[in-house]
Amino acid sequence: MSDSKQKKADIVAVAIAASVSPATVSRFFNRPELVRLSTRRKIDRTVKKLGYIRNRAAQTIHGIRSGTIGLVVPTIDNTIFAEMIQAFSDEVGLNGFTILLGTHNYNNAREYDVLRKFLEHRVDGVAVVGLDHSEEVYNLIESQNIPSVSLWNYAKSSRLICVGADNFDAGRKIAAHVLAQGYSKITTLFPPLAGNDRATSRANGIMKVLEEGGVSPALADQLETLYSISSAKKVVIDYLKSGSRPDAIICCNDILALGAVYASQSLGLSVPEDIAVTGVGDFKGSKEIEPALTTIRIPAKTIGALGGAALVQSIISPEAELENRCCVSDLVTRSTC
Amino acid sequence: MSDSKQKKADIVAVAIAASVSPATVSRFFNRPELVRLSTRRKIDRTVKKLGYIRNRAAQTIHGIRSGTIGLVVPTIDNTIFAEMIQAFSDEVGLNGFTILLGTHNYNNAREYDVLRKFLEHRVDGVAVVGLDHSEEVYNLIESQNIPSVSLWNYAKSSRLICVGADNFDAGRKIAAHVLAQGYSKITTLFPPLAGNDRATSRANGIMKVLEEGGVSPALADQLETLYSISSAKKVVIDYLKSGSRPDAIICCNDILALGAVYASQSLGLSVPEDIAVTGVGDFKGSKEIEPALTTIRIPAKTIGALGGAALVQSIISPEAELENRCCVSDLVTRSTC
DNA sequence: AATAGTTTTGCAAATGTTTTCATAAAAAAT
DNA sequence: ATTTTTTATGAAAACATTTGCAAAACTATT
Repeated sequence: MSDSKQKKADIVAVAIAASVSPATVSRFFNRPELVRLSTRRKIDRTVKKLGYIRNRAAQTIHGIRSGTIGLVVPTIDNTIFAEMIQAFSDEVGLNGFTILLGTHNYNNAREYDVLRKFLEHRVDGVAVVGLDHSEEVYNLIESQNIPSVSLWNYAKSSRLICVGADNFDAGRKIAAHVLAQGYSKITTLFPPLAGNDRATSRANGIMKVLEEGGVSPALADQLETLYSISSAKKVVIDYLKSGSRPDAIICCNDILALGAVYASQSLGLSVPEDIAVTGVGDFKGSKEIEPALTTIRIPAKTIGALGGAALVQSIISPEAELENRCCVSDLVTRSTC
Repeated sequence: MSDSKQKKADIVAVAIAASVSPATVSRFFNRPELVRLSTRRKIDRTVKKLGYIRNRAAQTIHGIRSGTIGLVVPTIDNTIFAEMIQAFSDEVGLNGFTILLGTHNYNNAREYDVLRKFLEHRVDGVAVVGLDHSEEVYNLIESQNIPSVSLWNYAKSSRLICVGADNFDAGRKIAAHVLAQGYSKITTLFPPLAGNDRATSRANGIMKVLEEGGVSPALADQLETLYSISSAKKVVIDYLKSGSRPDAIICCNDILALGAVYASQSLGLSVPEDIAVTGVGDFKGSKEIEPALTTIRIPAKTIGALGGAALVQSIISPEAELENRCCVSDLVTRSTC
């Protein structure tokens, strides 16, 4: 089985077997129109026979593009990023690019390391999530001046080209909706905000509107939880068990909102009659849950696809100046509020 | 800003600037203990000053490992795979490997293309999902004889080394549990089985047990749905609306089960009093949903981590013969059945 | 049949590293 | 102060490919 006898075929092995020069084989792959049909056929047969596979590493050192794009996300293991990664990958795949994927788990130092490794692999471009990066990360990207794009969060003046949603605005929209429905005893549920500009923007938007509406929650009614359904559920259960009874819980994203809905249900409270709940994101499943979740739709797929397209664009035609892109996030009114 | 003036530093630029030879700079990176401390410091300074980043492509050409692993999954955009990818990526990252990620969306022909592209990049190993691949895919892997591993499904005698769960057994377990609870009017809910050996094995396990129990569902009670909560929910709603009232719905995985639970709830039926529902997988969130889902735990994280470890192992020490690995899948009894 | 023009091909240099081997420098032993 | 041993460095070949240039092989034109 493991007949690692015949050392792997390289371009000169093919050339010899097909009795042409390596140069011709190279052209066969890169500019086939330059080689005569009969020669082409001959080479084609030989390539198949020898099972030759081109070595992109050897091309890359000639300054040819590597055909890879580095994508660094906080974590894959999260509906929202998964959707975005998929769309991003599909989009760049259309142009023949393959993605190198890395995660930093919300650790800025790790992000630098991952990025650096990507650069060693000579990726043709990099995509990162969010606008909040260490100075070293920015320096690295800028000093190597490699095409780059920031996904997910939008800001008018960002240091990197960005494609994303206006999270501050999303926060405002959902809070405004809650107030418009007449709720006034509000509790908020946020993840830790440090190093997470997306959540921070949203939280700011939410708090701003609550303040303007004169219904800022007391500190005790500002809950914090890790980013997971189970943690959110636990936090909310504890909170409700302690006797607090808000009208509405505004959650920073759908995952937390799901936790809040389940928490209420598990205590026999009904949503939205006893407590209203809102999310942000409109993840897969938020529409189907009973009762269906009222949320703000952040178009993860669109962001991924647009971001991928933008990056490919700037790799292929570096002269084209890209613009920041703000993807609209709309209120989706369903049953939980 | 885009001062693409100074062409990127290479190893000889560093060597000249530090007035040493390229060989020494190379050693500085690969065998630092071979170079004198003072020289090391000198080179270190120069590297920083010039912003030099090593070119792995140029190393790879020397037969040195590329430090990349190709991972091909059907889709990222799916809790279960996302979890596995994350664990896999973390595990191989520990050993300095970066992953190239590709998806084929359950299209076998695409899988070949993705794999082939990975091989052009000279990945050090490849991981695929499931045991059901085109002959071309198997040939490609075998002819290049590159370290490989199949994730997710386990079978005693598989053509590739596999790390996964015994899905047939998982199917049997959940069906047995349902019967043991006394349910007998059973409906099944499966995704399309073609080209999906994981789901097929599970379905077979389930059907086997039902048959043995003498409660095989009629054809009209074998539902099929696309792999999504929304599709599953719709299918089940239509089914229930048509007047069917099974005791229990056995679903091929948790996503479908969630759809079934929501469908029942949306029609005012309560789970499990009116209808029991079971899943397979124990995805994130299955524990938190109200009522919590009874399911079979398929340890995605474990599979990802173990699979990654196995692949790394076989890259680093090719002589070590790996064994197939079956990850246990346990019944998790919760509230829906 | 000879010439001019065009298309195909091959040679050889180049790409950015690593690595073997030899030599120079430093340290240790006399 | 020599000689021996050890350690640190450099020169050059190697890796798998691309590419500019020139030569060879065809075609078309006369």
